[in-house]
Formats: sequence, structure tokens, C-alpha cells
Amino acid sequence: MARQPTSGDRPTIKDVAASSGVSATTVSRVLAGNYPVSTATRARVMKAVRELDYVINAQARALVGGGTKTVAFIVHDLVGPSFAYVGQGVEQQATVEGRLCLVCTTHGDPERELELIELMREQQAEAVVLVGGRVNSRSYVERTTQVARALDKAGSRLVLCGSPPLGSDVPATVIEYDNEGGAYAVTSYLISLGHRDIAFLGAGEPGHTTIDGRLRGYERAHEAHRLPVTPQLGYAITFDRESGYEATRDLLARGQKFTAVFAATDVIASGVLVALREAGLRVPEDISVVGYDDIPLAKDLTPELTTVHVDYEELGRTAVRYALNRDRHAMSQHTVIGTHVVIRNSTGPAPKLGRTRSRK
Amino acid sequence: MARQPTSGDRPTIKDVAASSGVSATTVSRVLAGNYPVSTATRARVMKAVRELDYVINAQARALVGGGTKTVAFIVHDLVGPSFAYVGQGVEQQATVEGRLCLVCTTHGDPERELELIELMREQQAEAVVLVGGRVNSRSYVERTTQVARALDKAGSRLVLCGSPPLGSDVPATVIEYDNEGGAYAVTSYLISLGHRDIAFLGAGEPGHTTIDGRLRGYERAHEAHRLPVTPQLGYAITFDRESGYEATRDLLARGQKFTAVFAATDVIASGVLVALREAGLRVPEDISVVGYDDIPLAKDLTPELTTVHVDYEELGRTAVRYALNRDRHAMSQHTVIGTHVVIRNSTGPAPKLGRTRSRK
DNA sequence: TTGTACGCGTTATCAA
DNA sequence: TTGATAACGCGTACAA
Repeated sequence: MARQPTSGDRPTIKDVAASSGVSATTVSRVLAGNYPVSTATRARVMKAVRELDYVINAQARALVGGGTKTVAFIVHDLVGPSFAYVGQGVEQQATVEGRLCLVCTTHGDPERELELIELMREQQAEAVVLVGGRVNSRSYVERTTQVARALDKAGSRLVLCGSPPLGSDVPATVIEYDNEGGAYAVTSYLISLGHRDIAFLGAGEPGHTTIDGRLRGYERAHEAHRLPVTPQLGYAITFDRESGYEATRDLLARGQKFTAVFAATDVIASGVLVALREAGLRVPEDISVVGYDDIPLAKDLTPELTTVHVDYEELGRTAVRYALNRDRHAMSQHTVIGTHVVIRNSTGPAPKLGRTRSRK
Repeated sequence: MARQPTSGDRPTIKDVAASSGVSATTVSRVLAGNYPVSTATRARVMKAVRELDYVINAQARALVGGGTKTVAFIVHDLVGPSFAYVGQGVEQQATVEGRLCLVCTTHGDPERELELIELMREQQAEAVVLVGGRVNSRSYVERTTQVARALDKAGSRLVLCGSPPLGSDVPATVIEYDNEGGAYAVTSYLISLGHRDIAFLGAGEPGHTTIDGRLRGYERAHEAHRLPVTPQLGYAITFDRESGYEATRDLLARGQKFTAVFAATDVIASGVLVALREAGLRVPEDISVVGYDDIPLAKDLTPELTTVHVDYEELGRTAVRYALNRDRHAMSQHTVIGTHVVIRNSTGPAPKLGRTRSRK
């Protein structure tokens, strides 16, 4: 008779075998459905499975089958709206491809990131997706290159999602979106509206690939239109709403002349709008404001925000798709996803005359 | 001499053992640090580990050690702001407790949810966290009770995070927040401002535990103040911004009299504000609006939204903490996290006189 | 169609 | 302080 498994430890394939009077091998075959099994035994086995409430042990299967089917998702944090969308895309595609999705957060700590990648190598994750821009220090690039090689040797794949390649000889899959192109387009749009003094809020964290790209687009648009970039209008801030607010107040307090603000993210733009409103300035009549990312917030702001759309969910999906279905011989892959300007109500023609701005 | 592992398959503990001239057991002890090992051998082993770039095989360890340390996080989707915060909390606490975090999305499909729970049982997840309210159908409760029992037998734990218990005899950990209390408080606040006709937007999906709780609080506040609830002011809608917009337009078109709107979520409130603005109504002078959740969006709206604060991140953290550190003999656990009203600028005294509202 | 024997990579037990 | 051996739960040759 079947041994009744004691509470707390799960029934194994042997319990099922004993309970149904066949060998463990047969049970395995019934469950996998790979081999021919007589209808009668199949029924008996399935009955035992149900009675014992048996489920397979994923660890054991992974051990013999060579690795769990897992995709790891390593990100700053989950609550940044764009990160959440990338995560959504990663999880979605992982599910489509029959993989599970592990998620880890670094809170911006590079050490932690390396630890996590190591952990994922232990876990045999098929792909390790690193999300977000990075600060491009030499040591970071070197160390990440190292782990990329280690992962590669173990049959796993490092994926850079939203940051540029580490080098052409580094085994990694890179899915970027066009930071520079989007920034160029939206800046050009402002210039076409007659704006000449455009503040750029987000020059902080020098070497940060995302901000650098956007700044480059901003500068390139100026060059293309033979306009000078006013250094005083570049503002080093962090990624949050408050710093957008503070930076704008500061800009106004310094009496800096500008008719438009390019906020490096929509979240920053949110703070900018508040500061402008408090100063009694109308958007877009007095000042135009643009953001970047086109997260849902952009539509909820007053006025609705002109911004650069990035399909973050697609970014995540593509990252996983490419990483799992790549040509095994290709050392590195590199894909850039397009961006486009979404015009809403926070932008308008530059005011004709300079006016002295008054604080509230 | 050590065998050089061929590219593609990782070195095992045996490779390290061979390379350093000791037994696999010794290597294991060096790595675990549990047993005394001579300094000399330890050094040799570590050298081999570095040279071979060896990392342990998590699957194999799990097989012998009895399960991987994993927490599963099952949620509607990752991009809902409140869900993302819960996820953040879950991941955070899982990390603190030395567990990895698996994440899966159901997109609202109960079948998928059951599949995923089953999958997590295979994975030996220590805790399976179900996030969000549920539609309380009989069959759903029955089936979920079943899987809770199955998980329990396997030494795992089902956690309901943000929905009420399934029953006192169901082995599960429940962490709720006080939907009803928050709704009661914010409705009372509106009543105290003189509002008598308060629309409730979000009565949709009958049986949805979250909405039901909030509706109950809304009704109880009316009862407590001996005010009638006007059925025409209850509106069945979905959770998104658009339905808040449509419902408000509809309410206005029907000429329904109301001086305040209780939107069941902040996102719905966002749509409400747009509709009111388009109709030429001022907030809060003509109409007061409150939301629920206090997601970051609430501060970004114009005017800033009065709403009910829920600490979603803490909710996620608590869920994991309780599930992992519970009394092994306690069948069910139940905790309710408090909520509180955050007063911002979308609420004010009820207008003295009824006025005919004009569409734009 | 079914069963036996072995191995996956690791740790625990026992012996030396 | 170290090593040989068994065991974890499953899949797969190979044999029957």
C-alpha cells in the first residue's frame, strides 16, 4: 500500500509510483507525456497523483534537465513608472517563452548589482536583464564586462536594457531606446516654436548614460539650428519631482531668461509645472515645458505634457525575446528602439517680448 | 591535473576538488564555512574557485537542502502604481530575509492565478503572495481554499495581501488595509464640510472586495450622520482614468445634483477632474473631489487631491515578514493596516446654493 | 509497454 | 582536519 507522506514533506514520484503500483519511471513518463503508456496505467497514475496531490519538484527536474527556465530582472527599484513598464514587458515575454521571472532591486548600488548577477549565475538564470541607464565609470564597465563573460561561459546571457553597449567584444544583448534622437526631436520642436532660451533640467550625475544621451540631443538640436547653448540653463538635479521644483525656483530667482524648459523626465516636469504656477507664470503662454518618457502621469498633469514617448513595455519584451532567441554564435547584439514626440498642451509659441517675471 | 571544463557547461564542485587536490566534501566545507578546514587547504580551494570561476549550483543545493528560499509575488499587473509599491515592499522584505523573489502576473484571470500558484508549489516557494482585491465568488473562494491547503501541506504559505480572509479554517496569512475605515473617514470629512450629495464612482464589479469595502465605508458614514444614500449617485465603472471621465460626464449630462465626488481610486479621480474642468466647474469651489490610495499622482494633479493614504510598501513588507516568521502552529493570521485621510486642495465647503450646471 | 540502474551537483553522516 | 559514501527527486539509457 502507499505510504502516507507525513505532513510537511511533499509526496515524491516514488510515493505516486508505490500508490499506483508501477515504477517511478512510468510515473515520470505519464507526467511528461513523452513516452507511450497504456491507458489503464495512465489512469491509475493520474488517480494517485490527484489523491496524493502530487506536484513535481522543480529543483530536482532542473538538476537533471540542466537549469531552470528563468529570466532575472535587475532594476533600481520597481516603483519608477518607466521601470515598472519595462518589468511588465520582461515578465510578459518571459511567460510567453515559458520562463519564470526573478526580480531583484539594487537601489542604485553597483556593488549590490554585481552580487545579484552572481546570485543569478548560481540560479542558472538563462538571461539576466539589467534595466536602466548606468553611470559609465571605467571600473563599472570593466567589472560588468567580467560578469558578462562569466555568464556567457555558463550558458547564460547578460542583457542591457536601456543603456548602451559595454563594448563590441563583450558577450551581451543590448536593447536601447533613442535617448539622443528623442531629445533632438523635442528640442527642435521647441526651437521651431520660436524658443531660443531653453533650460535643460537634468544634467546631474555626470556620466549617466540616459541623461547624457538626452543632453546630447538637446545640444545637437541647438547646433543644427546654429543656436548657442547657454550653460547657465543647464541644471544638475536628481530624478525626482522635488528637484524639478527646486531647480525651477532657483532659475527664476536668479533672473535667468528662458521661455521653455526641457525636463529630462516627466516626473521632473511635474515639479517644474508646480514651481511655474506658484510663480504666477502660465504654461504654455509664458513658458513652454516638455518632459521625457511619456508615462501615464504626462496626461494627468495640467496642462497635459508634451513629451517624448518611449515604449518601455516593448523594450522589456524585446530584451527577453532577443536574449532567449539569439544566434548562439553572435557575440554581441545591439538594437535601438525609436522614440517620438507627443505634442500635448504644455508647449506653445515663444512669447514675443521678454517680460520681467514676478514671483507670486 | 584539473580537467578544463568545456565552454558552455559550468565547472562543478568536483572540478574544483580535482583542481585543488582535495575531496568534494572539503570544497563544500570551505565554501559553506561550517566546518574547520586548515588554512592551507582553504587557500588552495579558494584559488581553484577563482581560477575556474566556480559558483555553486543553486538547484543542486536546493535539492538536498530542502527547497530554495523563494517568495512568489502574484499580481494583476506590475504597472498599477499601488501594485508596484506592494511589489517593492515584497521584494525588499524578501531580500532582508535572504529570499529571492519570483514575480508573476495574472492580468485578472483567476484560472491563470491558480496555474501560477500550482507552479509556485512546484518551485517550493516558501510564501506565495497574492496581491490585490478579489471578486468574491463562491467557486473562487473554494478553489483558493484548496490551493491554500495544498501549499500548507507542502510547508509553503499562501498570503493574501490586500483582501479579506477566505475563512478562519483556511491556512493563510492575511494582510489587509482598512478599506472601509478609510472610506468612512473621507466620506465623513466631506459630510463635515457640508456636502450632502456625494457621488460614489467605483461601484462596479459587484463582489470586488476592495470596492465593496470602500462602498461600505461610504454608506456607513451616511448612516452615522443620518443621511440617505442616493442610488443614482453610485456609479459602476472600471478602475481606469477613462471610466472616471465618462462617468462624470454622464452624471452631469443626467443633471444629477451633487456637490462632491468620492472616486474609488486616485486614478479614477484624475479622470473626474478632467471632466469637471471641461464642464467649466471649479474644484473645490463648485465640486469637491476625493480619491483613494494616495499614489504619487495625487500630488501631481491640479488641484492636489485629497485622498486616503495607504502604505502599500509596508503592506508588502508586512505580508512577507508575517508569512516567513509565523508561528508554525497558527492556522490563520489576520492583520489590518490602518489608513488615514490626507487633506489637500481638491476639497472645500459645500457651495451654499444649488446652481444649474452648464456644459462648456 | 514497463522496469532497472545510473547520474545530475550538492550536503550530511560516518569513519579515519 | 579530511575523505568516502549515501541520499535528495527526477530523467534517461538500456534491458526486458
